[in-house]
Amino acid sequence: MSNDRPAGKRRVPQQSRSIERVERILDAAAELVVAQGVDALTTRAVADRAEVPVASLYQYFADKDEILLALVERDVAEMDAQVAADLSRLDVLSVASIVETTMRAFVKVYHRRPAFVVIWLRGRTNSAVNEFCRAHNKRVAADLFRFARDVGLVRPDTRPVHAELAVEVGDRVFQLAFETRMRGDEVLVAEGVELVRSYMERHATQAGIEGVRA
Amino acid sequence: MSNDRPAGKRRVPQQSRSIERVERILDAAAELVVAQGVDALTTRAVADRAEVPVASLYQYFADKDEILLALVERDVAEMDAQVAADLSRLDVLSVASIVETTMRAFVKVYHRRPAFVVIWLRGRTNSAVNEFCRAHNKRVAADLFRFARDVGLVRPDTRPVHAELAVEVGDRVFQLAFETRMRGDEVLVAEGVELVRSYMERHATQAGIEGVRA
Amino acid sequence: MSNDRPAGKRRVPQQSRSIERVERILDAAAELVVAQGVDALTTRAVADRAEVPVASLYQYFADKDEILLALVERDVAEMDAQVAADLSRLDVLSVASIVETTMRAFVKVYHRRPAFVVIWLRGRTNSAVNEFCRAHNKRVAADLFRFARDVGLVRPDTRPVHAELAVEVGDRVFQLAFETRMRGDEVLVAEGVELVRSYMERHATQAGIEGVRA
Amino acid sequence: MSNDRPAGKRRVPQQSRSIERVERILDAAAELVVAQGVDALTTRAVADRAEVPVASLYQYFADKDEILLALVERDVAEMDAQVAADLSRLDVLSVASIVETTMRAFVKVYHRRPAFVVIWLRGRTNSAVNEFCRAHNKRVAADLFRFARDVGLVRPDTRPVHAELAVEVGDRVFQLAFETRMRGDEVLVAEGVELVRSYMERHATQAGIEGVRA
DNA sequence: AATGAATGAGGATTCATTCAT
DNA sequence: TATGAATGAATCCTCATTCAT
Repeated sequence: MSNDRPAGKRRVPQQSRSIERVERILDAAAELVVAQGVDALTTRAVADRAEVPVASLYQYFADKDEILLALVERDVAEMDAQVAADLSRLDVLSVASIVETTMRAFVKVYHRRPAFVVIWLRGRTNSAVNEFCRAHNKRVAADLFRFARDVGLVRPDTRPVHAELAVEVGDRVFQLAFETRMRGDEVLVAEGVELVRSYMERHATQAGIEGVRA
Repeated sequence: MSNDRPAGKRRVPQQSRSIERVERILDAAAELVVAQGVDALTTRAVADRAEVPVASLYQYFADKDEILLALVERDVAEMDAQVAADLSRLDVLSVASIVETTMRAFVKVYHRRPAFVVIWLRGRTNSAVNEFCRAHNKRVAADLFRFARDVGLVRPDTRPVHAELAVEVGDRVFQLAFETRMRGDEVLVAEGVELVRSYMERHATQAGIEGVRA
Repeated sequence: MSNDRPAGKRRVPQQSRSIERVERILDAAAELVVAQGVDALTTRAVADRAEVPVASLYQYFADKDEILLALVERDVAEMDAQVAADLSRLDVLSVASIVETTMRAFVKVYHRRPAFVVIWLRGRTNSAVNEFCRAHNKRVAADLFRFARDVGLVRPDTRPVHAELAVEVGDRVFQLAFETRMRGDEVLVAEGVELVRSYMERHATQAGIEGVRA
Repeated sequence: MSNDRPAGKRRVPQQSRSIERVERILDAAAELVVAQGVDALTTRAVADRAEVPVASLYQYFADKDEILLALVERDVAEMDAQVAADLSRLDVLSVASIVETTMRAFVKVYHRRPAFVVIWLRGRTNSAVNEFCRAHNKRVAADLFRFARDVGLVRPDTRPVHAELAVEVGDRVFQLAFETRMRGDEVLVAEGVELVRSYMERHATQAGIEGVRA
């Protein structure tokens, strides 16, 4: 999967980061976000929880938003890995199996990373986070689209925008399913998978419907 | 369409409100929200723009959240009216025509009420607003569901939850389409209408597909 | 008992007061003070509880402090009446019987008038109230002193200031006894009676110690 | 004299305090309190007078009440020192000498620390201050009681509560004596010493009355 | 006499960020 | 590199009181 990152105002060089401390800060932030919501993520709260002086946060992050962003980046990387792994294990490739596998992979990570649920599915306040996740969605859509087209699952007139809509709608379904329940509403997720599948199958080839051996 | 409103902690009697001033405050709030986002809606900013002392805001609204809520209530009422009006003008009733008419009615109001776009589609911060709009979505779904079932457009085993998912997904599509563009992304809207239609048609009767005279 | 009142900034003529409403306001204020302390006595709280417009308070009282003062005046009048009644029923007059009877009369009223306990014994914030009660203490001391001297219970060299100290100390004992318990600490009260009695008996004549028929 | 302090919600570490600034803030608060009363102690007023930004107050104190409390702690420590010093200089130990020495030591500190007079003797509004001073009174009573009993000045059946009442009554006498005059009413103080002495002598042994060599 | 409406003045507290060391 | 200390700028909200009607 591709790995460009959106240009940021970053001031702090990557390599200068003391890995342990950064991890501790991110973990603290994640816990806070899960426990009290994105708004509770004040610099002091993070610093206190990570047992780090507030001023030290600025050694590793340009500003508060960057902490959130770093958190999301970490989780998004895991999401990509999960999707790649699960897709690689598929025996039969079809629009349905790809849609379902991908969406289920997302759900796995949402379960493992509750902070991601809170930041991304609930509080879309932070614009850096928004841009990053939006870009990620686009990348996922592009990757899946290329993959499906190369294998011949979708018709030649299918456009990237169709995949993008599918991914975004899937995303919104998750947003909905996780809005109140931290574990997600399984009925909604299942129905959402159906919805996205039936939308994408409108663009499928015969092979895309019936499936091909991987 | 039904019209109950959720009970609030309101301390300020409705009838005590001096209409002109309240309108001026709401307009000021709407302008601010459009110009600078939901977070810019500070009591001082609103008061300054409305040329009213800050303390006077509290004559009309119990707290800041109520201003946002009042704004949304105003727009939601307009949305209900638009949907009702447009549906009543339909010659042919079908799942497709109802879905499209309703979604297009929403878009009309989003165009007329940019503040609503910002508050509802973008910044879902305020919990009072969230509950109100969530309840409204439920109401819309229930109304449409009852309507479609009474006319015989959907099969008997269709459940309210299916209508709710359709409405919510439609809502998320709008969120997507209006995320960056104030006028909405027409391609996305059109595709979204298709998506919701095809989802609902899975529950449609023959009549629901072919349409019946109103 | 004498009945002068300290000069106030009063603007509202006594006779203009609509008795019922004033009583309702005072009752509301008393309830509030007992329930939530002197600080909770905001004009709005009183008005709401009395079901009277806030502005109307100013028909009857020059300002907020006057409400508190009026409350205290009402209770002090009752206190004077109680003391007078109880003293008049004494068969044997002595320093001890007068001290005990007077202090017990105070306690009776404190029990009947919890608002008085809160305002006077606890929150001595309000200066008008302070002056009034201080003046009242002086008056009580003067009355008792004159009474005891006329009956020959105290020696000729006893000075008014001695009675005043006795009354004030008694007052402080009550303050202490009622500080945490709304009903007062009976042990403290009893010990306080002893304390004041033994102090005053240092100024007593033989008759004052042994007692005389009333 | 014992010296534990009641646990607080303190968020601000003691050692982090820049001594000079804290002192300047406390001095400013003391001046304000003396000049305008406890109610004038607003954060802004203190900050202005100390020539410190309002936000900086919160570097040293968790909230406004803590400023008052810190002020009182400072003065109470001085009071303990004064009492200890003066008692240690006594040649003859008796109930009378202990009572008088202790009360006179209090008066000395009240003279040196007018802010303490205002905060503690006048405006007993702040509950943290109240609890602290109440606890201090108890501690003083306990210390004196133990001391007097160890030396054999009071009878074996004397209870701690008797010492507590004595201290509290003494406290109230001071309250009275300093209510209007910043320097205290000397006649009242003298009479109050007599009053407390005669109360405590009711519990004294022969030695307690006559005195013993220190 | 009564009151709905209006408001000036002020209240405590929080926060992200900077900077001297 | 690390950080204790400092702070400007805001934030929401309350309240006693007035005044036109």
